[in-house]
Amino acid sequence: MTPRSPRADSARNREALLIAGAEALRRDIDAPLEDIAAAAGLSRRAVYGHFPSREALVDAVIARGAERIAAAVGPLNEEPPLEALARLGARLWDAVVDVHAVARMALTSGRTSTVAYAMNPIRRRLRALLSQAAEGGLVRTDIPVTTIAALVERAAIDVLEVADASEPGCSRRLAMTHPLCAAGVGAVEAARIADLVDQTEAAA
Amino acid sequence: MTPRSPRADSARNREALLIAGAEALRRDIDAPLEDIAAAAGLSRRAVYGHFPSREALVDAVIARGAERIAAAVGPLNEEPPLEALARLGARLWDAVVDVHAVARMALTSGRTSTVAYAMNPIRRRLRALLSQAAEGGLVRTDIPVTTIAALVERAAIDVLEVADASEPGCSRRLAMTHPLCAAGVGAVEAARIADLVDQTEAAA
DNA sequence: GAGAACTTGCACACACGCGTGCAAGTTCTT
DNA sequence: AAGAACTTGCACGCGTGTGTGCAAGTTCTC
Repeated sequence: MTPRSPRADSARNREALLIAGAEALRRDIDAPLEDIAAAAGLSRRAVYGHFPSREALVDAVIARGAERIAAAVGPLNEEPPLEALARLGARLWDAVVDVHAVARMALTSGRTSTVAYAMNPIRRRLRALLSQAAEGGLVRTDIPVTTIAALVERAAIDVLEVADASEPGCSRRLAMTHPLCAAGVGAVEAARIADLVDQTEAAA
Repeated sequence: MTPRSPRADSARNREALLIAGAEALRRDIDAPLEDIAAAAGLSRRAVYGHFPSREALVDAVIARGAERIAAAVGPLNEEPPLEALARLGARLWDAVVDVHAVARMALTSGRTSTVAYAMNPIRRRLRALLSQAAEGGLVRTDIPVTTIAALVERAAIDVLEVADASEPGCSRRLAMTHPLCAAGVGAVEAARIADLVDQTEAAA
């Protein structure tokens, strides 16, 4: 009565589709299904054996990315806001490959439910960290916290986009320092904080 | 023998197409020709009386934007690099409406000849200002100047994107301060520089 | 007002991308 | 080995957007 579980290679193919999809959609959100399928080593027709529509595939890709983001952020221990902010950047960076598309979509296109839902906790936390930092005068106070938050979000994305171009060595560090700078923290202070976070990161 | 000059209303319509095109393409680079024509108060068919193809229209829109950018930057008097940088941001901001689409295209899509050509002088100047500033230790020196330049470019765009959301009052100021922050200048220092530029701007 | 310039609306051909049906394969599973 | 699961390739129909031709307007210019 119970239907037999799906074949092993089918699961592999589905996986390949999600990976190829993330990669292709990262470059072009309108990438044709044909290309995604080809990148996954499948025919366009076969995709419909795994997803009912192109949109369903895209949603699945996004959902997976969102999932990883949430996991990456995870528990953020109690610490001063700027350190927390830097750590958030570092964590996000570590999940970067899977996250890239999602993060961009979340900001640029007004993507529907999935992304917004998954990103909201991070947004909230970012907002909280920033207003806490603003109270302490640790970040710029000449503009509303809301604006700072928007700029910091984009700064995080910018690091991702720029990363490929420059050598990848300093990218993870940039993921910590640049959002801080975008919030108005001076470069040397940002570097100091990054060092601090790096140390505690190494300890764990 | 000499063909009579084009009709006056035709020129007006062409103009309307360029304006509507800039507006429509700013929102969606793939906006259908039909929409652009309608926004300009014309039929889709009429467009082909002014431009041989959709792409030609897009190119014309971009070319005009690039032109305005170049004009906006214009002569940048001799002054310390950070002041110059802030002024550059302010000038760009003043040309924002026409420039928005072009600036984004220049960075995101690897748009063909036109944009790259028009943007290059600005890029070059930005590069020069930043390396000059880096030598003086005025900006962060822990990453290559090339990377800083890329991040500052994006920071400038980010201000444009975020501007609509927040109140427009502080946007122009953000156009000066945020790129500075992205370069590693602390918020208070950035504000000081912006004030300085504002004063000399008012004097002129 | 006459004629040219411009616009319109319709027609069509073309290209691209999605979603589906079906027959003929290939590959896993038991 | 047998059968189910999965994939393939081809066939469509559908929708959308571009570029073109042409006849019938409308609007400017002289």
